[in-house]
Amino acid sequence: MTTFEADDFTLERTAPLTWKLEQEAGMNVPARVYASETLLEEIADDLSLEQLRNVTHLPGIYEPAIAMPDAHQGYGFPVGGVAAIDAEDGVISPGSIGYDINCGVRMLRTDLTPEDLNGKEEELVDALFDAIPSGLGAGGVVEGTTSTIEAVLDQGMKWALDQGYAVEADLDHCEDNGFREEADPRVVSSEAKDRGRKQLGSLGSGNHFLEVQRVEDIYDESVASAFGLSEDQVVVLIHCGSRGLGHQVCTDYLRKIEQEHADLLESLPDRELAAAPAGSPLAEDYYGAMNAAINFAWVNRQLITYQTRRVFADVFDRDWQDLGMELLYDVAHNIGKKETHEIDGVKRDVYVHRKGATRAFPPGHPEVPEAYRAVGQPVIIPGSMGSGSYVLRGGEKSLEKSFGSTAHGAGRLMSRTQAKQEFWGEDVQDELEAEEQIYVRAQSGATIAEEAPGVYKDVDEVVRVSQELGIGDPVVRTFPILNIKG
DNA sequence: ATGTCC
Repeated sequence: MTTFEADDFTLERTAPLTWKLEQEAGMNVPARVYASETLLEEIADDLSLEQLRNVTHLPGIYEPAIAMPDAHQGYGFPVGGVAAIDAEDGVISPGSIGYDINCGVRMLRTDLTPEDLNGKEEELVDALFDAIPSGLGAGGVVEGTTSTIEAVLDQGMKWALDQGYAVEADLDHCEDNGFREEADPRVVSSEAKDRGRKQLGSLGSGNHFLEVQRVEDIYDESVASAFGLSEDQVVVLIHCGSRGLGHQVCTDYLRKIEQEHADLLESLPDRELAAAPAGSPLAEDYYGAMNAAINFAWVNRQLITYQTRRVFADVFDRDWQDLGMELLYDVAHNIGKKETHEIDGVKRDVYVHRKGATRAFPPGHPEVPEAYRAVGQPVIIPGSMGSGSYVLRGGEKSLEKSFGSTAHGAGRLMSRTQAKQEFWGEDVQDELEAEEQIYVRAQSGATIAEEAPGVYKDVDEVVRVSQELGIGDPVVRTFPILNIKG
């Protein structure tokens, strides 16, 4: 039996790339880490394992609490974590979904090749940077009224379709069709709505970005073809979330839950895991508000898509349909959802908390869009600015091993503070341009330093783990051409 | 992640 010893933890390797943290006093279930030894060492380097162990204390959690190969510490609950908790007898925990509700990624196809961009990279990166608000306090593509925001929260991408910012196919190619019916705008505070009103169509800051990339490697020709991807194709990756609105929803409900369910909080090892009992009024209200924030984030990414299509049409003097700029798929990385999973042979309704984890439904799953159903759900895993990204398809084993989930990115190796001590933004930017011909535009040099390629784990290794476990199989790998960020 | 503190 192979064991892994960290400061306060002993994990046993129970299967390849699978590490078990035994159930001890206070834990309701064992925990599991999916990682290679190298990645596990990196994961053990911050508070991830402690946070993972804490998660097992949540009432109603099913075995196991999971950390993905890209896990790193987060607010209470590791980023790169999955917890399935009984939707009747368990709890819902905002910190286990995250502050940036429906932070996620989408990929747009194009019919362009890198040669078509030759010599136009700087024009394109500047035009995108100009057209898409990024950074803190930059405004949005549209400024709405309160009733605009309420329609967005209520209808998600259906609002974008009605307003002419989206086409039907955009909705078809979005997780949950870009719309959560359980959304309830009435339980979103006016403060949250007011923040969202000015940020509708904005990238934000931190690790959020828009990147134009080329498809570099193909691992599965037939799935790639089903996804409409081929070698040397130019694609666009958009990574952002629900901005201040989602953040405010999380803040509002954490405060309310801490007060209203103080007794439950007392029984938990970390107050950042504050949770509302399933079925309680606060659990219902939070679920309605979280779903509304999820809808907001989809519209946010759609408005950025709308602007991206306009910029490409302008730069290449062809309309976006002619450029083949269809939405490949849009996946959420930070969400909670009531799903039915077969657990120990019994179908259970659970709140699946995915925080820095991607839904990865296998071939044949009814929730995979028809166009992709035979091959599995597209899963988009962004790497760092310098390392490219992956498109995967949901793996055959994802339902059995990870509640239908896989990793979401490279995962940080160090804190933002540490990153700024190790890197200087302008140097990183100059190096990427000189050595890799990657053109980066950012509102702040500090953000580039915080997001330097060296700040991240090895995305290739993360994807290799996902593939070997059978929870998500690589289809193509992309490489950056240009990147805009906050 | 985030009008990086109520």
